[in-house]
Amino acid sequence: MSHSRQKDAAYVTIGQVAQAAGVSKTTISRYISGQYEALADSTRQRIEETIAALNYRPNQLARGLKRGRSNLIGVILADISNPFSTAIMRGVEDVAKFHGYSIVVWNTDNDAQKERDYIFIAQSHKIDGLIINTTGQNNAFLRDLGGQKTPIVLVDRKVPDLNFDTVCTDNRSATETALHYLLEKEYERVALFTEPVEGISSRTERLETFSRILAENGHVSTSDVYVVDAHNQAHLEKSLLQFLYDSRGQLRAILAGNGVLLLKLSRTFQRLGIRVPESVSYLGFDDPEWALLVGSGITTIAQPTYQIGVTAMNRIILRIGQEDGLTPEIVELPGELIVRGSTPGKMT
Amino acid sequence: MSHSRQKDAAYVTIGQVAQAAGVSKTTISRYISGQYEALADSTRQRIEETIAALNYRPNQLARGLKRGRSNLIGVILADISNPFSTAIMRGVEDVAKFHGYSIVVWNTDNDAQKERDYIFIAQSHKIDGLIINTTGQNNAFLRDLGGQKTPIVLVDRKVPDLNFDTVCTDNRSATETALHYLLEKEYERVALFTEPVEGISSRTERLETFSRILAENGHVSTSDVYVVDAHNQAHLEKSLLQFLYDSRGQLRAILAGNGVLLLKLSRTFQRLGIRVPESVSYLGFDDPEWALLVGSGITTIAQPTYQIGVTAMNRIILRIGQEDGLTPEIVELPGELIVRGSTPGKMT
DNA sequence: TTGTATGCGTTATCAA
DNA sequence: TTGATAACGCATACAA
Repeated sequence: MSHSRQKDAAYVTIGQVAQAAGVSKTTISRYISGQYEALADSTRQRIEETIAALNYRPNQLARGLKRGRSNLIGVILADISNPFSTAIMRGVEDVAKFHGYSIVVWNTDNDAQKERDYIFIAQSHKIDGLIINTTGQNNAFLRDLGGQKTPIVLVDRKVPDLNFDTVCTDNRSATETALHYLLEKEYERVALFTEPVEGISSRTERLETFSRILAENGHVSTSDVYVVDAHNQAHLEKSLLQFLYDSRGQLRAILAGNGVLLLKLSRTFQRLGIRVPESVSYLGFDDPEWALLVGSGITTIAQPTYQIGVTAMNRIILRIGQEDGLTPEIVELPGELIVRGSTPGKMT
Repeated sequence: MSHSRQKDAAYVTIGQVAQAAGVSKTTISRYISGQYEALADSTRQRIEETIAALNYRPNQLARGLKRGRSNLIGVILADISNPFSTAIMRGVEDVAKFHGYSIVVWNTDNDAQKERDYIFIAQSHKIDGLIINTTGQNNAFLRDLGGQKTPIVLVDRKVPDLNFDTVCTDNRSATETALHYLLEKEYERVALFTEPVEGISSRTERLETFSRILAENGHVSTSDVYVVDAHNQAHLEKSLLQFLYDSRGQLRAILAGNGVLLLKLSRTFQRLGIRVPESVSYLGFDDPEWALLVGSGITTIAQPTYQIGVTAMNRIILRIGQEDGLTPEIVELPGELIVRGSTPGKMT
């Protein structure tokens, strides 16, 4: 009696609909599940009207409990602020929506403990699938998960020795393309600026390919790899100056390992008054919206982010229902080199 | 028999834990709910060990069904790609996590129909609270929702005549600050570039304040408001050229209504070879990470996005549990003018 | 074509 | 301090 009629209206259940429509709960349930072939046209119509009139919405909690699935897909991101992650999310969401799933997101801030916590929470919500952009520091933990039945798909980062579906950029090819482009442009010295690579396959692959291609082409300066903390401005500056000094007099370029570093490098050039491309050329992974605004545009290696999300979610859909089997697959989608003014090569 | 022991292990229930620990389900339930004062130390310890051994995770679906709450908070965004939205999400998530809630996100792409669909879906999942960055085209629909008990908080955009908790930037003050700054810098002519304002309070308020302040200061050119479609490059260019022609010979500035327009304007200046700030000055709402990279930096009006998220979620927490009452409140958080090189004023 | 009865995993009520 | 039992809202097996 303490609640208004208005508020009680928010709690319409299948029983009330049944009563109002003059049929049993089972019949309503059949309607909800779309089993129209088992319903008389007249009943169906009556139910339709009753549901609309009462504004009834089936309780997903009850439904999920009974059917053993929640219609929820979990997405665990290392960094939700990164446009790279949001683009993936969009892809995931579009497919999820199409199949009637909603998305629960968790942000780990690249913290392995948080990642573990969130995986537990995801499980307790009985999510029907999980997409993880892993920190790369819970491999043993993830291995255990593999045995369970909830479909898991890794995005952007592979986990070695683990049989998980994985969707990522073809980092080796992309790096190769970028370096060959630079070599053709007759750069004499190329540096790689990357964040720490441990456990993060995308970074590792870029680093390895970088070293390999340079070695294959007679560039012996493997020392031109700078592992930096993107949030340590001083260290970044020091590394940059080091490279500029080491390569003085040579035609040189810097490859930024991701979008964050590309931003930080741009900022550092600006602060130190280093002229691009006259003094140094640069390019980088990711293709942030502002890349074409800086100077005469920054050359980038765009990643198929949206497509990664779409592919990952499609894989989840495929696994759902599929009782057993389906061998884990690693899908590598091609990146794209977008040439702009920051890497003109030898100027005549 | 068709499943491995491993897989069955994923489905530990409270009953199995009870059996293994030699107590009743009720006792386990008490442990889960943290009612330690009703448990003997010895039992408590035994339960603790059993849960760890079996790797038990309470089923949130069952829990939610029984308790009438899901531990889920819904967030409906008009555009998840916009960094503005992600920043809000971060704020929401931090607070949500602290209180044991997880976040379900939906992206409406500024589509009113999608917004309605998602609100229904959110309700069916029995979310414990809903945060909406509304498209502004479902006001009647939202009004109905107000009567129900699920706490709803609007972010960024107010809905007139509706009593909802709302958290947004203080757009009037922010716009005022920006314009006073421009007037002090002796700009003779100022234009506003905005996306369509219908139903979107933030844009409306910026527009109104723009007109008011200019009028108060003897600028009669109310015609200097350009309503543009951010995705129509041709129209944007035309509007820009129109303004530049109209204001030829005057010291002039353009105020971009949001981050998207700021980007498009920057791009257009670049394409048309228009020199900033020599030929025209500009500044804009939002403070995207690249604002300081373009030219000698773009003057911006930063919005307290993270804080908006935090405040909105705190409000939800406050309302949850609170049986009735709590008058809806509109919280306007201050923006901040960040002066950079794009608006130097009269150069001597 | 429709209905009855049972149970999903948990919590709340009551009793011991 | 602990337990038996009913109930949350729905879907399913079986019966009619």
